[in-house]
Amino acid sequence: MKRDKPKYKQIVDAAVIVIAENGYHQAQVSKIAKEAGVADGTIYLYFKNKEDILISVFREKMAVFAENVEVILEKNIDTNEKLFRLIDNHFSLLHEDRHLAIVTQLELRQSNKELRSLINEVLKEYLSLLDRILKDGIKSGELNSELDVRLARQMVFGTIDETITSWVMNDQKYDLMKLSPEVHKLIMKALRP
Amino acid sequence: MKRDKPKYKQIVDAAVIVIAENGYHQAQVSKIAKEAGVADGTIYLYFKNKEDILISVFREKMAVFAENVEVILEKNIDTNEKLFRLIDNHFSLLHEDRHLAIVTQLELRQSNKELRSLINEVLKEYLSLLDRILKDGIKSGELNSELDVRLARQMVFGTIDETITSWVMNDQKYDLMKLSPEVHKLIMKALRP
Amino acid sequence: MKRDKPKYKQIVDAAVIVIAENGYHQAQVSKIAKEAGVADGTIYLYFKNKEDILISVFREKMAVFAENVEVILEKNIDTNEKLFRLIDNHFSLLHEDRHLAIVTQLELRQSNKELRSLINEVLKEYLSLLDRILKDGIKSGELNSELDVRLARQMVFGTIDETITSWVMNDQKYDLMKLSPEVHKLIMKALRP
Amino acid sequence: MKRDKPKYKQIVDAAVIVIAENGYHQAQVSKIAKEAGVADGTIYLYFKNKEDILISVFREKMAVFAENVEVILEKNIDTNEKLFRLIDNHFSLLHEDRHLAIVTQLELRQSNKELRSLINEVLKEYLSLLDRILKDGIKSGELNSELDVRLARQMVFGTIDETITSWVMNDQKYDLMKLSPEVHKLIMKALRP
DNA sequence: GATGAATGAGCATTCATTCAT
DNA sequence: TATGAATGAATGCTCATTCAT
Repeated sequence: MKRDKPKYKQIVDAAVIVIAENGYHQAQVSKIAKEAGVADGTIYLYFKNKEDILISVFREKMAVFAENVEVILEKNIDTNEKLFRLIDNHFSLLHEDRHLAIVTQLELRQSNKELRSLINEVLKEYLSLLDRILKDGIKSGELNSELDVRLARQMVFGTIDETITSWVMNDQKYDLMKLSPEVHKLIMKALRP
Repeated sequence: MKRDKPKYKQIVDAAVIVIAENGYHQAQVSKIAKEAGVADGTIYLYFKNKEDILISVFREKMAVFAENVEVILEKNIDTNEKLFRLIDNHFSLLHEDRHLAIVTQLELRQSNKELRSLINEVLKEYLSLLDRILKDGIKSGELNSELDVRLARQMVFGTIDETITSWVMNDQKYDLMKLSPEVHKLIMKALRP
Repeated sequence: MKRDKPKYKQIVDAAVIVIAENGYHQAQVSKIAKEAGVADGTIYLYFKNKEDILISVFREKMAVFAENVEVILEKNIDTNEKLFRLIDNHFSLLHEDRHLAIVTQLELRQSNKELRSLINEVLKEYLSLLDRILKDGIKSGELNSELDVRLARQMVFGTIDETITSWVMNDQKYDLMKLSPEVHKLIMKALRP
Repeated sequence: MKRDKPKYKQIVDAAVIVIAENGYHQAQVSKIAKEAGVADGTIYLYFKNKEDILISVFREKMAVFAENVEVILEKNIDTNEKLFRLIDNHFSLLHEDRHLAIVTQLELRQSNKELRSLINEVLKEYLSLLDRILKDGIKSGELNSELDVRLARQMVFGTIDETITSWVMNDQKYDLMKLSPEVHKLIMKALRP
């Protein structure tokens, strides 16, 4: 509801900043409101409750990941290139928004089972796009025909996720973007026929 | 301190059970005390605070993982076999203790930054053993000489971790042990020269 | 102020419905506004604040009770008949408006001391008419000359009130109107010389 | 639970004072705790929640009313005397505890439907004792055989209640105890054969 | 060593009221 | 007149930790 209004975006963006800077458990609604420049009560004109803010953060931000991958899927390029762009896109989006990287890799994982279950719903859409790339690649012979798709997807996502989490936990000290070709190479080696 | 006394172990084991059955946020100190059969105050004779209980859980349990891998390292077997045994050991220990699997893959990740940072300290010992296997394998020519060890380790651990987390989130419905040969095969394909 | 404008009545009537259907503590200004078909802010063009709405509800509705009793007082009938008509009128008005019965007997009593004190001001007018009937009856010898008027009035009103409250709390299951002759008989027995 | 411990009584007594002096809606848990000389959290060792404190206040205090009436019932005295003692006891207990009088006659009536429904459960016990006196009196011929017991009870209780409420709302200015013989006389006149 | 009663800081949410349009 | 988006004060309850016994 009211997701188009500017205040909706203001609050979502404020939430990312507050969570990144204070941690999940210190991200009080009043802090988010202050960061967004609105009154506490205004939050509740746009969100049902605090959990609704957090799931919205994830939904709004992950939407960009998925949208980009959808564009990649439609491009007339080979599987090798698609996987590179998916990895590069994933790295790039989090590299460009350091706050968001902290939130997705560390803070939002502290949420309770219900919230994480909602987050997983959102994540599934993204993972199913990855599955499509893998299935297409197997079909066309670009990837190993003996691959278990679920397992392959867990390797791709697990590697990406672990790489980014390590980068975040090392205070984003090194250049994440430089890693994408190597990560891609390693992954392709595992998946190739 | 006092880590040998039977009550220390009682409390650690009780913590695993209580966290697995109630979730991280519903694992109150009083519940752990009750499960351990001691008074609330007794907990504080053996642990500095609640965080100390949780990090102890991780330390005590991960010790078994590392001990097993140390044994593997000393065996006169090739890198391929070492990696298989590491993966199989990791899967096996969590397959055999469903409570522990829930705690390490889901619940303990809800803890705050400080606790997770302590957990990572413990994890590092385990990961450095993995690093040793990888380095030895590169040296002996069994693994690809161009490998970035950190990246390779992130792929191995990320894939293992993501696979187990998926299994736990699917309520441990399927047989995790059956996956270790396939996971091993996929990983070896990526690492081989 | 502005008590003649149609919206004033609209809002008062809406308040009775909203309070009866939702209870005193769930009768938010916004609900009353919605029921009345006006904007929240419009309420404040006709009423000083929320309390002013509630006291107005009582004032407007009790006015009918008092008007009817004034007509009864002017009639050329004996005290016995006057008291019967007062009781019967009281029962009848609440019997015919189930929402109003709930509001006066249950919901409005949950208001705070200040509001109830204002409500008592309104009630006093009604009770002074009852006092007049009693005084006239004593003077003419129809009622016991030793009666303490205040006490007699408390008995009459207390009995009426308790009877109606019981009826409302029993979900208005039985026929309230059938009780008025009996209540009248009992009261007259106490008041007669 | 723990109703015998001194702190239970301390808190109940503190609640009566705080509600009487501040009003129902201004009787915060923290105020009650302060008045009782305990920490806020201690309240919750003895009571489930705030509502539980309030219903306990009513239950504990009304118990005395009922106990006294039970003693009266067993005495070898006529119905006339029993009713006098019931009325006198009711007046007396509230006359002696001005705080309690304010709480029962004014403040507790502002509570919500659920609480009042619980209060009514407690009240029913008291009213059933009154019913017993009335039934016995009818049986023995001391009271009018044509009486409807429910109606008679509503008159007795309604008159008592209205008399005390008036006294409280007039700031307990006059001597309530002086009214009991008169109230008794008036009620008996109505009930006698 | 062991107990468990007592402590008290900390926070999401509601809703009467305002005021720019 | 009429609107309705925005405001912000106010509070019950939990639970890690302490300490007298």
